[in-house]
Amino acid sequence: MDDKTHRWCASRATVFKALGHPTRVFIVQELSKGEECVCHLTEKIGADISTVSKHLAILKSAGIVSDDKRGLQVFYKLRMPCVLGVFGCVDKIMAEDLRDRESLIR
Amino acid sequence: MDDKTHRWCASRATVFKALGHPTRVFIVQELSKGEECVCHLTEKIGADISTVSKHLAILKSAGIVSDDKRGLQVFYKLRMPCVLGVFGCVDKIMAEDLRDRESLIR
DNA sequence: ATACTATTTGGCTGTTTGGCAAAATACCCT
DNA sequence: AGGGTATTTTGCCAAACAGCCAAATAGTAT
Repeated sequence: MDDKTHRWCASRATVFKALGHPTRVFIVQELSKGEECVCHLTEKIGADISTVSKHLAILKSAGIVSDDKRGLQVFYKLRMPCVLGVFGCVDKIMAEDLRDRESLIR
Repeated sequence: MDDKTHRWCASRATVFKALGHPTRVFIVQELSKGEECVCHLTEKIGADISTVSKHLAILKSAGIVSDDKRGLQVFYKLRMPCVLGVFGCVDKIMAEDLRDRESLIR
């Protein structure tokens, strides 16, 4: 793999890596309904707020979400709605896996 | 986050995690052109064959590729073509980031 | 300025990942 | 069976990650 290709693949991989954690998948899912403040997300997730903040920072640096400080609170929102289409494909993969497992039983 | 939601998010995250490595992104890209044997992929990647084999195992267990042993060789192929659409979204995110960085300069 | 609240950052620990090399496995051929 | 090739598995080490706590920062209100 030449250097240029490697950098390209690495950039893409960064986005996927950002989505590669249950909490971060959950955050994206929640944000698909509209923007949320960190405190609200933290409640729903049920982890330490510092942990949630770090997850958000990862999503942000991958370009998946953007933040907006208003008063004391910071609101995060989805920056690229196409991520939801991505979920559609991932769900298809998961469904296919399920079918494979079932066909082993039959 | 309740237990059921967590399992759901974790399944999705597994697929993303599988795509979260430059080498594995490259493999998916290559396989989009058609099936390939491990040896051929290894050549293109330029890493130890055992390393490539592990990457393929990760993609396979995530349901992204499937394998087919024919004689001595094992051929891998994309199982869900929609992954390429996913790349389209990721590329959009990357392009957006680039624009943001440029807008800082202006 | 002080007190208070929301969020981020730094530091620590245990866990996971990625890579190579060596050994094991699987298949073919004679 | 024995030799050769393609691939996977195992063992090991260094680097990266995830989580919590405590400390730092930023904004608001008195």
